[in-house]
Amino acid sequence: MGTVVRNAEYTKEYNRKLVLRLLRKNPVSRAEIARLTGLTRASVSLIAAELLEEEKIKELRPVGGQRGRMPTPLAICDDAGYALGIYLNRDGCTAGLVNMSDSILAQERVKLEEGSKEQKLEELRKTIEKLVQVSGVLKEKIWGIGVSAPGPLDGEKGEILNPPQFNLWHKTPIGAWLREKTGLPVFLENNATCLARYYYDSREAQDSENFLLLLVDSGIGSGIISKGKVLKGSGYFTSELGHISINYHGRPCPCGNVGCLEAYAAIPNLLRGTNFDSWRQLIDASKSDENAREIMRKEAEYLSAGVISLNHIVNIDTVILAGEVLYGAEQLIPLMEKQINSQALRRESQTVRVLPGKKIEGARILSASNIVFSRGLIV
Amino acid sequence: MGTVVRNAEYTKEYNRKLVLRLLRKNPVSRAEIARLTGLTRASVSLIAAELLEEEKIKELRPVGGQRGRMPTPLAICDDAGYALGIYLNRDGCTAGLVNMSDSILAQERVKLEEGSKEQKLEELRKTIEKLVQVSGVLKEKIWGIGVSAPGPLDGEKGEILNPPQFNLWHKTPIGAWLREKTGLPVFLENNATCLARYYYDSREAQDSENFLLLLVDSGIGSGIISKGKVLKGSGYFTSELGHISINYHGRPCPCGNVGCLEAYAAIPNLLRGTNFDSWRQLIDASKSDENAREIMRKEAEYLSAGVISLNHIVNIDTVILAGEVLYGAEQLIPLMEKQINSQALRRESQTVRVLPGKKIEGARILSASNIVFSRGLIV
DNA sequence: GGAAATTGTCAATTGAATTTACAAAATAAA
DNA sequence: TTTATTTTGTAAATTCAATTGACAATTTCC
Repeated sequence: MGTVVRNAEYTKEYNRKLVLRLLRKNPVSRAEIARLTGLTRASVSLIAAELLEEEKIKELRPVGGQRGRMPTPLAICDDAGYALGIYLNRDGCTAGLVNMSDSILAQERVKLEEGSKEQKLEELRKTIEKLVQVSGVLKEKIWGIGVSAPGPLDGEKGEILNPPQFNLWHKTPIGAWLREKTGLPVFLENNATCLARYYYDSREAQDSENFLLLLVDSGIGSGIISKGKVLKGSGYFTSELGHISINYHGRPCPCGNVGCLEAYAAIPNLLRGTNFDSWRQLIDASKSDENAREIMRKEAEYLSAGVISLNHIVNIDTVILAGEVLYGAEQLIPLMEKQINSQALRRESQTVRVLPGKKIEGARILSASNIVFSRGLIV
Repeated sequence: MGTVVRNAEYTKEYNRKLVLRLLRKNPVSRAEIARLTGLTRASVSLIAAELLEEEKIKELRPVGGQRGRMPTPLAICDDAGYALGIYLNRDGCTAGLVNMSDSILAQERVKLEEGSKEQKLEELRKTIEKLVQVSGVLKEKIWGIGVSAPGPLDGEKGEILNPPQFNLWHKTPIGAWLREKTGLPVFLENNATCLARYYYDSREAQDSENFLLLLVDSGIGSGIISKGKVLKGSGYFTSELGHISINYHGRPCPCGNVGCLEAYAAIPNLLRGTNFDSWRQLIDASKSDENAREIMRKEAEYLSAGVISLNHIVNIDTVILAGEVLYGAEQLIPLMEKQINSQALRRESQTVRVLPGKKIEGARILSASNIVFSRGLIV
């Protein structure tokens, strides 16, 4: 049973977070908040007064425009809260401390080249300590630690499972460990999901409410936002599009399955046995080399097959590409759009768009730390 | 924006529905409701008093057992509400009127063999009228109409899209139509999802909170319950497992995609070009015929491939089989369990179970009408 | 028979949003 | 320039639902 009743306490917390969530994006006046949320102006005034008192928000200079008294925009205080972001991938680890306005106050590249798992975890702890010290932020104001790591992982348990070529972190209960060492809440999600959420929260996703973020590098990652929420089954990993099978009699994958999308479409696997060493090289060659174009067409075919299958389980209207394949995406994207829209079950009036993900400065740390604020403001 | 504030009105409605939802399964005392929901005993008393006054619930004879004053079980009144259930599939249509305790008060087979779409819709309307008249139920007490139909369909818009071999109902806005003709709210979902929800609500799903209902007949249907909720992307159809591809270079499917699970594993497609006309015949033959066994093994392989891919997008712990394949399922199930658990990404400690769905008397009407109560009790 | 536990109710209280009214501030219109 | 209109934000009184804390009634355990 949900054991979730609704009472005055819940109501207040919910509405407070509703207001904070709204203000985190950009300044909004009391009256506008009332209109957007459905609360009365009086209620918003009360909530705002409390948040002002707590110095979580501040008033900006009133600005006019339309008739009537000038509205006073309310804005989140930069120091209303802080979050640590840790980004792990096969190349290494970056960590940073971020304020509520998405400014990175301090960041560090964590050296993890050698040593045991325990030593690496210890290295991580030291880095976090250093970040807090350097930035001078009060530990009480840090809402938590967001960890972005390759999947599969168990977000609820805070445990990295067994991502391919990531052996050292296999079966690492990084959530429990960090929580114990720092006393802070830890949120673990896979790289692609973090990025998807960040794109959504920053309204970079072209207003799509149902999109797939497809991260194509040395592996294939995916994150799904459906109706503004991260799609999550329960329990362990989810949305591992890289490990759905596009051929039940196909190539074996280290994950144990057969014909995984990743076994075909991850860049190293795509290029194995060809004359090309990198995606960039392939794209550059494709201007004059029919063989290169053929390989690129294959990539579009693989990725489209995965997207179509996904689309038949959870409808999406937009695919956002990220990772190495962004280079030369203006060639790849039309191929994918064409195949997806000709083969996917869909309403005639609705097509699936494929878009290149915008480059974002500091995306790794920001997308990792963003989980903390994003989840912290959900009741 | 959510435009969903929380206030006293919301709070009350939520808690009332919480109590009703609980009581719909079986009688529970006030004190027990308090423990299960987290409300105080006093609050539950107040809510119960109102529901008693409205004759939505009733008190049963107190029964003892443990120490202390005997608790008075509260039970839903059979006539607290009614729902119409309409079940559509390729063989025809059944409709029924059901009370809140899942008793079918009246039912009708709807003749739809001939005539235009308009004539069939009209036939449907007449049937509904008849059901209401025959049962003598007050129309004000009918909460709505639940329609269970083959997918793909758009539940939000209440529109059947283009299920294969179901041409007459293609692009039918059955929701809007029924709503207009009857004035009742209409809930449309696909057959497998309805059944999944019904299994879940009746606690037939072996207490699984994340399961896939896999309906294998002349088509392949699927419904996913995740954390007790129906998995829904937004917009149009969802969880059409029958149309995910298990082979990107495979058989073309009428849906437009290539290598769809349904193209391989729907019974008629599986048996095409073999000596067998029906699943039953195949199973009967398999006792002595190696060729029949081989075909069955293929079926297990196809279905498992689909389940594995699904599992990599939304984790499930249980698969419940339904449809024709239930015959002889004691042979099919171990094959599937073995393949799924050896190939799917999963935590070592967790295995996916495959179970035969229990036969339920009147399942078609009950699963269709159940949507009405189930959705009507969510805030 | 008395102690302990349990259920259900009651009256008073709390706490949140709402209602209603109004002052202040800006633009538009006369 | 003056007046009307619109809009914002606040304040006091009100409403409404759940909670608190006390208590009677009832049952089993010792």
